[in-house]
Amino acid sequence: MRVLRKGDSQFLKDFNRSLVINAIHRKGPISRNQLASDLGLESSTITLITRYLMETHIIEEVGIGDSTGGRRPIFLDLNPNYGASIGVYVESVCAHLGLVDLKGRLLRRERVSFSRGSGSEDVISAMRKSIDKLAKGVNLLGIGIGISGFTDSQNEMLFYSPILGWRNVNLSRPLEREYGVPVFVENDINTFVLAELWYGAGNRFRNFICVTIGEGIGAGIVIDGRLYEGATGGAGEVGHMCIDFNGPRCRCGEKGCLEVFASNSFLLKRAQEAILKGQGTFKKVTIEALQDAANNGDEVARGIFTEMSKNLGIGLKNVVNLFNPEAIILSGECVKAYPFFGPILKKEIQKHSFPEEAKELQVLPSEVGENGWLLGPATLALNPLFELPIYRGSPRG
Amino acid sequence: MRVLRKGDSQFLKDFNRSLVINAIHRKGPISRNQLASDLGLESSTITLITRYLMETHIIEEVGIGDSTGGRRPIFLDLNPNYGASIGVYVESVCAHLGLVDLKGRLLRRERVSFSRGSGSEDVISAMRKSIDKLAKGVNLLGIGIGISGFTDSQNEMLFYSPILGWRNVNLSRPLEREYGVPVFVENDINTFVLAELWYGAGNRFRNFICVTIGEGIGAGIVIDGRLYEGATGGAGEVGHMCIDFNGPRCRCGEKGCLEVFASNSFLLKRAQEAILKGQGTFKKVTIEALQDAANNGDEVARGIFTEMSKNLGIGLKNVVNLFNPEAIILSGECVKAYPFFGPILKKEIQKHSFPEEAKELQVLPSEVGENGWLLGPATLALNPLFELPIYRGSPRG
DNA sequence: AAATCTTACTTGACTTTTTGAAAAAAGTAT
DNA sequence: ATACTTTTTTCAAAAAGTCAAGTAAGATTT
Repeated sequence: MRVLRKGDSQFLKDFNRSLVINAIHRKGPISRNQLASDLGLESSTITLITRYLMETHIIEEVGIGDSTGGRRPIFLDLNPNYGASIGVYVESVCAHLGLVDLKGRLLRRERVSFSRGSGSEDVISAMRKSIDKLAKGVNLLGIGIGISGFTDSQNEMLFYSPILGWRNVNLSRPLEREYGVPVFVENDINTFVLAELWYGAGNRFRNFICVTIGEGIGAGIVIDGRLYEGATGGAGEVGHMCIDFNGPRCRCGEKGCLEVFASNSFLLKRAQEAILKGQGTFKKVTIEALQDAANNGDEVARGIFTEMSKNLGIGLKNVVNLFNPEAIILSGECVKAYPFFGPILKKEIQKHSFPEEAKELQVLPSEVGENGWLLGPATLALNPLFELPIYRGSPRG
Repeated sequence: MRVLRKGDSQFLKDFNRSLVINAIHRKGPISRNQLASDLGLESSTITLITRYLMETHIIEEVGIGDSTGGRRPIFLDLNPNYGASIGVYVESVCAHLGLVDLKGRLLRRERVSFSRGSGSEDVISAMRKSIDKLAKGVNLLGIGIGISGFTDSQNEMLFYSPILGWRNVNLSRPLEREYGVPVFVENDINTFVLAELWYGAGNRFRNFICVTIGEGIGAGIVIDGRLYEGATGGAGEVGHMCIDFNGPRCRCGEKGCLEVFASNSFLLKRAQEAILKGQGTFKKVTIEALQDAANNGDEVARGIFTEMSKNLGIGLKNVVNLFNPEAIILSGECVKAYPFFGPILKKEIQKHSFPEEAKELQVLPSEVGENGWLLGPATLALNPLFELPIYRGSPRG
């Protein structure tokens, strides 16, 4: 349970430093004077704080701006060489790893394979070489792991991962011991949302939902500019929302789950049916073939996307009614067909929801794209640097 | 948009005062020494802060505790006579008003009627006398209004209220002018949740959903100990969640909304059918008659509640999958039959949800009961006293 | 009953942090 | 060259919390 800190001079210092770091993070490059007027702090205070941050090399002077009639401003920005974190995205038979710097740039990437059914130790062993390679020559600040499943609120334990079959695994501790940096574990969809929050839509929206369409459907929730994980890290499980309690059975055993009506599996099933009937211009049963066809005007492919949009519209109407978000952001492979089905989906959601909820709602494709699966976990490890230090103790001992 | 304050000495003072007030609010009566050790502040600091709070009469010394081997502690608590707020609950043809003190006690109540179709000015006029009566002799701190509909994030405007037919009404300004205190407007379900958060389940849960079953179904959402209102104040609209997209049409025009399958209307419809068929021991088509019968073992009445529980279970499974709350709290007239249908509902929710989400989930009846409809709006007006002062500007000019 | 220990609370010199005014630095405009 | 602007830095002052010592008021021991 998070407990508030007491307010002493240390707190004051930490709080203002955090204000400055976050302002530079969001608005940098930025001058000291601009920081002072944005934050309401005196310029003398900004001098002291930025001096400290420059001594620790978190920020650096990056150039000189144009004069507006007086001394030219010195721009400050985060120092990307201060350090970097490694983001890991674990899938069923492979893991992707990426080195991400303070400015959110994906510097290098690695990929390791492992056999289906591997235990967590095997997977960690398999990743060692890649981590060493990525971490070489950089100040490693932390490691973040995105993985399908349920995690604890400390981002330490993985309670259960269906695709890997792991239960109650502490992925964090062994890596923390080995590399001496904090290691965080989080549901993969949630890490993706973090990427979107930091490097995508986050600048414009403080409350949004990010829906990822893949084999199934998942959603991540941002409330008040923070990732909402739920009591046991399971928030956003939108795929098995029931939209037809007499409907067809889902692989989960329940009836009428949303992902029966809207997912890659749904698209592929419909594509298969169409090909068997000799309809459509697409030949292969792949998402790519289907969306190429739709984007090229194939009416059959478009019909399939339209059907999915209608189904998804019902599910997302439920989400909109519950969360009343500012925006819904869509990600997943099939989002390449977004130019075609996006407007249909938006219309469907608005048709079914209350005008008060949906009037201002924006429906957008993901802005970070596939990189989000690596940026997200890496961001997780950078998060503590930017969090408002109003709670007791560091994020993790 | 809320912007963080700068950290100066004023901030430090406000922050620590807030810590102390909140600690006293939650744990009072409490000694200075206990406050110091709970908050981590020095006892000398507590002396200074509590001295100030006593001078302003927000807190008072309320007694002396037992010695544990030394000087006996002096207990401090909120001073209920410091002030009180008025909570207003507006229904379709009447409004209930209640005076609530700092300790959450409902001191006096009033009720005013108005004719169906009245405008907001008429209703405000009708309430004047009651407000004067309630406010007489007390330091009025504010007024809070709970009303079915959509409100803005400043709690000032009512965008739309279906039951009253009002659109874009500023309920707050005329009362603020007249009484010189801040006036807040909020969706009635949300105010009820506030009451539950402050005086009910709030002590035990930081993330919960409060579901109110009436004519329809509504829900209020608490995340991280704060009411979540959504982008346009419409979060928690669970009543028109679609659980059967081919199902019967709802009064809203959509198909298969949850409230078609679980609401007072549903119960009454089923009761009516049973009476026509000559089934059941209940004679009247009222919720009360039905729940009395169920509590007395009438199998027909129990069957109706069981059917509703199964339907509600599907809807709440969707909610649990999305929010992963620690608890679901049920309120509404029919909750008197909770001892009978509560366990059934809980089992249904758990049957349909992921074990990781539902394992620890608690399902409970409301702890504040009907008083919540007055306590909640009043709480809204007291809220600013207790909010952490980390944002710029006071809650409202 | 007196002396000693404990716990609760208060006081005042001290530390830390931000402030605000003044100065320095580095420009532009006339 | 001179005056004016804008950005950044310097340093004494102000404000809040801390720390150590002291007071208050009771329990326990001798």
